[in-house]
Amino acid sequence: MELNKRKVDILKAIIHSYIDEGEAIGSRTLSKKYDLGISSATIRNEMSDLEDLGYLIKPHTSAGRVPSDKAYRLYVDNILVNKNKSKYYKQIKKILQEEINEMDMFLRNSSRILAQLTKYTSLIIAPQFKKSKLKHVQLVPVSNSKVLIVMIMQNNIVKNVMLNLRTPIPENQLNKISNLLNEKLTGLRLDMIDLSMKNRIKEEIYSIRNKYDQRIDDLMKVLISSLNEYDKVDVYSDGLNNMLNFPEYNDTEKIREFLSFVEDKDNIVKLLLKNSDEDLDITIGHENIFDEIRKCSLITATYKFNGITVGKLGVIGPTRMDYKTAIPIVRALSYNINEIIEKNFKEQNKE
Amino acid sequence: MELNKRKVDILKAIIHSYIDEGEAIGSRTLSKKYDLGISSATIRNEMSDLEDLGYLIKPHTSAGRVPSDKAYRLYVDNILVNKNKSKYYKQIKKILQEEINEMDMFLRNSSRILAQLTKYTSLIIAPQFKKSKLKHVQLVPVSNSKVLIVMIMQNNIVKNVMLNLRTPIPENQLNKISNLLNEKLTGLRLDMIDLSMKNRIKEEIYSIRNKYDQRIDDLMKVLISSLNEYDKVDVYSDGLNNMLNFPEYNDTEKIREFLSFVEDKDNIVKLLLKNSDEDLDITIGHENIFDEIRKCSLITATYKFNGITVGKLGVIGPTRMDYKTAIPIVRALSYNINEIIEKNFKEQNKE
DNA sequence: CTTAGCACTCATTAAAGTAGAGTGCTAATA
DNA sequence: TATTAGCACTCTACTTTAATGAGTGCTAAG
Repeated sequence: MELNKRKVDILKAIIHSYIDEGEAIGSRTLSKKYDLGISSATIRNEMSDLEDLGYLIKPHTSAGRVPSDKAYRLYVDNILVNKNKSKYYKQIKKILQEEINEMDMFLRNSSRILAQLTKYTSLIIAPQFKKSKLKHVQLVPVSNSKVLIVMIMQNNIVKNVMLNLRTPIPENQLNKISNLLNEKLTGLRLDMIDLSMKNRIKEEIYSIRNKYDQRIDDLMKVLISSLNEYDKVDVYSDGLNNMLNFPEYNDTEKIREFLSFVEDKDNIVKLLLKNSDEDLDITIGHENIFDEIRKCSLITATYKFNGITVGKLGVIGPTRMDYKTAIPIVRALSYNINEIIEKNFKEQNKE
Repeated sequence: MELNKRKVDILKAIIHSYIDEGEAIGSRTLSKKYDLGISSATIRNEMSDLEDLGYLIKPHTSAGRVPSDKAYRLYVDNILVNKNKSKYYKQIKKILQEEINEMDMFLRNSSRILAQLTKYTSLIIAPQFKKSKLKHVQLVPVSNSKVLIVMIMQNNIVKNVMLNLRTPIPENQLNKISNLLNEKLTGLRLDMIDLSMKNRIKEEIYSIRNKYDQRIDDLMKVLISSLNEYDKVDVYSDGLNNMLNFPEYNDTEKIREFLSFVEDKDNIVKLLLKNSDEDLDITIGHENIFDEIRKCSLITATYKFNGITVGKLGVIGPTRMDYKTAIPIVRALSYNINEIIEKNFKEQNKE
């Protein structure tokens, strides 16, 4: 059986209706609501075909029909073609345009805006530290037994690691070690420091070690291991309560399922990172890897720094989400974040 | 009318029953459930009195009675006397005992534990930067136009501020300025640097300024203003979905109200900070300053560093919350946080 | 191929009836 | 005098029943 234009038109009408109303629609109502130029009986026949083809689902015998995930997939793939900057691009740019110095605040705002514009739940993952190169390391004395390692990445994101030392290190030695570390580590990505690389650095350090006090032994061990440790990923989310607007969530049990899923940041990290690294990606219903959100769709986009994907953002909502507006909004925000990160956090080499 | 022992006993039974069941209870059921040694008719008379006194409320004519906020207040004030360390103290200590280097992770864990133990929604405010004294300042070069100010507080909490400079500063000058700043600012609390103090420092800096390049003018201006800026307060929350277990929240509208309130971190900050600075404080129902949680109770505790309150934690739940177990848990966690902060983040002077 | 007509289905809503828990009053009891 | 048993009455929550309406699939005519 072919999916001719008429079938596609009917399917589209059903999808639009269902996105709007959230309720199954039947042939008669459809013929009255949309001017399709054919009678309800004809629509009835076509809908029957569409059901056989797997694009429509009957919730029960006499309740009209509802689009399947397959239908959404068809629909989404159709409207995804437009990669232009939408009107949302400028709108978001305007809202975000304040001076942005602090990543945390910036992403928090972005997350809020995304939730407000889409009316869904927004998710953002902060730039992944590992993916950016190290620009500068500085050791700052804190106390006898503590040294703060300040690492500045090429995108000017700062990471602090507090070191507990068994034996104190004099301040003048700290500076020397800082210089040494800078020399050895600058320009490396943290995920590049493993096995061979790690050993090479270790050896080089050890070969210079006897110039210095034994105490740097301590230091190097902790430093390298802390560089290698799995990065804590910061997650931002907003608009949880937006989900409550949808009739599919007026059941406490459903809300609990969604809420406890999204409240666990680990889930969000897995969700966003396991998703493909396409510029824009949409996961519909059953395509999701987590059972808890098999009734949800996820629109994600990436943002980059120096051409490398360093973070992700997206919205999650019911499968009948308004893809037509949500997709451009996610895309527009990703463009904006890209630009702002390039502009505000970009490398301005001193050399 | 007196509130004799029998009335108190009956009231207590009603409160316990309502905390357990969440449903209004009448004289007959009460007499069967609790062994009060008097007939339902007598209980009926006493309950009538308790209603006149404002301790009980009738949801409707024949539905039994429910404790009023006034009743909870009486009840809570009665059980608050025990300030001992409960069994929860050791339990929490055991869970938290891993090495704690990073404040963020530590508080996130604490928040999770608090929600899990109490079965309510937990709220924690990170240590307020302003309340701690400055221990060390370090300027780290980032690029031509950017300098990172790393401030280490006496509790070893680190704060970073990125500075945008109009004109670059050579690295050797940065070190000199670092030293100067350390000399001038160390030992001051950030909220002590205002007006007179701020001016005094400014003048001192200005008087030394001509020893250095004009560019420190830029630097000082931004530094002082950033020291003075209102602190972004980090908030941790967990167990939102715990609220869904309570029948009072099986109405979507109620959930939305609660959720959108708690999702806004500003609200939580206001809620916790406007609350008194008592070691332990309980706000019941209408006593809350926000309409959205007039049906909730809030148990908060403080945690201190060097005797000064630097943060707060607490749980929020329905007014019929299980005060008897929630209070000791909150208290136990606050004791633990206190100790861990004192131990892990305490001053270990090098001098 | 399209459409009108018709019998049938099923969820949702409204109305009516019932059971259960509670109250308040009165009169008897210790 | 305080306590209790008894009773009429109230009100919610639940169940049952009936009505409504949107939808389907089939058949036969245009």
